[in-house]
Amino acid sequence: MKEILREIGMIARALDSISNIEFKEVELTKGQYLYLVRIVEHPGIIQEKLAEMIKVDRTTAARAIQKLELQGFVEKKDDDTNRKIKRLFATEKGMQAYPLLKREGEHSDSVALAGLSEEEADMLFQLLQRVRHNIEVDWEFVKKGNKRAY
Amino acid sequence: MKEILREIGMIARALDSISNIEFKEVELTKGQYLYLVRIVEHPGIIQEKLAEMIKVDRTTAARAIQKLELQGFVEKKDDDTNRKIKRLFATEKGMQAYPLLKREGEHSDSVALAGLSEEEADMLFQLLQRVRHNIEVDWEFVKKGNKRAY
DNA sequence: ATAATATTGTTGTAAATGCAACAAAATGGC
DNA sequence: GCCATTTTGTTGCATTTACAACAATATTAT
Repeated sequence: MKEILREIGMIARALDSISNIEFKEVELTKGQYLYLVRIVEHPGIIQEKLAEMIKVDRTTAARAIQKLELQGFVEKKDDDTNRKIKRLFATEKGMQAYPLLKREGEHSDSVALAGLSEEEADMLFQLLQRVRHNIEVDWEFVKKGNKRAY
Repeated sequence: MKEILREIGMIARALDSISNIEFKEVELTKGQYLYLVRIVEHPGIIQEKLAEMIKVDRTTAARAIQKLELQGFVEKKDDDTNRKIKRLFATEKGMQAYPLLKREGEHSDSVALAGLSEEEADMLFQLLQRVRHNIEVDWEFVKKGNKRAY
């Protein structure tokens, strides 16, 4: 019954592909939108947590954020007490790009959920959250170099 | 309510990441497993259709398959009547790798669906299929260079 | 049958991705 | 307080990804 996971993969790649094409309009290259929206929505988040949240390699996140900073979409601020971490914030430019990202996301959402009733969409969300919780345990396990048995 | 799409993105990236790490064991590098399983399951498929099926750029699929061929996992065969297309088939080596890919997929599946009843898993699958159908229309539209209005 | 368009496949190039390895600060155990 | 471990961040390198542009065959329209 692993069709479920294949469906998820197909949907995710299609959506990501669409977003990447559409966000060129605001000078965002492949993947950058993922980070920017979350930084806007979680001001002060650090990149390590952001990578975990997005489920992407730490070093990939590092470079994506580096580029966002270079382009002036976000800025890194030193923490008052912890000298190691750098807190991330959207700049004015980042904030200005946000509404488009939000609108696009909502549009894709409405396209994706077309024909589903409110209850169905709700049920889908609940189920997906549970799946995500289940799978993120394994993701962290495997990412840390451990081996799953099967 | 676009949390649904974010959940899907998180799950897909986590799963893909896990698979990529686990399939190094059989010399498959990033993404290759996607193509190989589908070629095994759809003998004679052509790469254009495969790219559509997976929802990946045609040229990305071309190179992934090229590499699979070079490594001896699949072979391209000329079609009898159509001189342009090349039909894809798994080789003996490809077939030998398949059981592991299948087992891994099933394991991830059972992990992902842990705690869901049969009915819930079923419902999830049905809903995801509908979402996928909805979104693939837009994917093809945007991929072909058209612009969505929103 | 011919011309116009669509399909399928390839290659050049630029960029993102992720692993390995490293460094430095923070945290936890004793 | 001190040492071991964990967390956080970075860079070098190899690979994948995708866009652009092209070529060749197939399909459709006239």
